[in-house]
Amino acid sequence: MSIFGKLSFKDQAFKLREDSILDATTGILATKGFDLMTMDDVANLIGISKPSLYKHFKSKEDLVGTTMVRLLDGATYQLEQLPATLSAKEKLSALLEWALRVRLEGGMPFLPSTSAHVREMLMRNLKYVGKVIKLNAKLEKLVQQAQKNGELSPDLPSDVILYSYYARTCDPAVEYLQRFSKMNKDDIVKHMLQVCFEGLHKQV
Amino acid sequence: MSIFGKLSFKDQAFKLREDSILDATTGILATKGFDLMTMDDVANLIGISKPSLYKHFKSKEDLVGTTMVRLLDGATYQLEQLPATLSAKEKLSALLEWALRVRLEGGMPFLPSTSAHVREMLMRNLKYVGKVIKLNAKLEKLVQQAQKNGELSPDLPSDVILYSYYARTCDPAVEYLQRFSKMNKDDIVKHMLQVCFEGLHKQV
DNA sequence: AATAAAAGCTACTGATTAGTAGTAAAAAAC
DNA sequence: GTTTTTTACTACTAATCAGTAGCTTTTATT
Repeated sequence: MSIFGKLSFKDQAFKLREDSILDATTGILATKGFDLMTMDDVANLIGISKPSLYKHFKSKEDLVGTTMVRLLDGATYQLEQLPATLSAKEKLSALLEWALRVRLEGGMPFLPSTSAHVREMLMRNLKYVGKVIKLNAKLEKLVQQAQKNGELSPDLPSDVILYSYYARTCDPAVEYLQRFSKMNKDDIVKHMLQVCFEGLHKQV
Repeated sequence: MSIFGKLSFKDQAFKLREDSILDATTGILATKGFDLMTMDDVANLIGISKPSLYKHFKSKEDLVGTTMVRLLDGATYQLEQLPATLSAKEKLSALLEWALRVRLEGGMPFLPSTSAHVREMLMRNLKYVGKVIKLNAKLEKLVQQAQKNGELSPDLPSDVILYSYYARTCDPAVEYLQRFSKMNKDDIVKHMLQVCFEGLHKQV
């Protein structure tokens, strides 16, 4: 085996472990949140020591930033994979459904909404900010398009719709339904989508 | 002045300061959240020392618990004060409006949804739990009543409506609109109510 | 005014945790 | 098989923060 091949294999293993670190971080962030997550938590969960963890990420901020970037990449990828035949509103609905399902699998930490401290930290992360802006622009366009073609309310300012849409991806009602109502995942998703687009009122 | 009178005056001052401690705590919780709020933050904000703070509350847990109980009492009071002529849905709407306005004034820390850690802590607080259960029962009744009389969707399980309703009181879209759109408070409230009950879809 | 009591404060303790120094073990190179 | 290099770990440091001991100042009482 050539040196190049071996190096490549080693790099591959390194990358694999990095992914498992990000998986662990995602899970811990989802349950404990940023402030209570310790670097020891992450290291212990995947069975390495803290200094080994610091070989991959230079700080807690770096680790969480990278985790959030990967999450954003996932969302962007999902959006791009959607069939072009879908309408603007259908795309928004499909992406929200994806986000809700990720969360129901215990995967989505919803940090930025939680605390000003975390938001500021992420805003210092240029890679994260860049990707947020890009995704935001795409979603903004979809919202405006859906308003124009009458799928979403033209009476509401588009930022109200956009921010409310974001808020639904981290709606705590999901956890309550999972925890207290023991409703199955499909039903939770179905109802959350209805509440998002149709509201709580009686349908006509 | 009698001893009794003096004691009563002192007690009154004590109660007054306790209120100002709770005010400070509410504000700090709203901005920094539980984990990042320090007892020194609270003490410094109102210009007393930490040991003086501990004269009023025996622990951080106690302080935050009392703060949340006062908040719950406020909500319950609001609900009770509403004119009996209002329908079930109108009452729910009015209470949500009140909660949103409190938040827009920087007053409402939305803890329980934020982190499992904080939720567990509050669940150990019997006074808090008792009041939550009582308020929850009232709101549950209103939801079911509104579904029966056709004001709210009878297709949705009532717990979906109830949890979604709770979620709206701490919807992060409010902060985003305030921060990035610089929309005035009345418009934010108006739009959030519309989104809650009518959803994002075009109205018919 | 002298004394007693209450209130408040400075300066500490102990626990936690991000981040690191320096050593042990394993793998690679020769 | 010996040396070099990489990898990983144990055990530390420095900072933060909840909670407290014990002193000081103010206020009330006689």
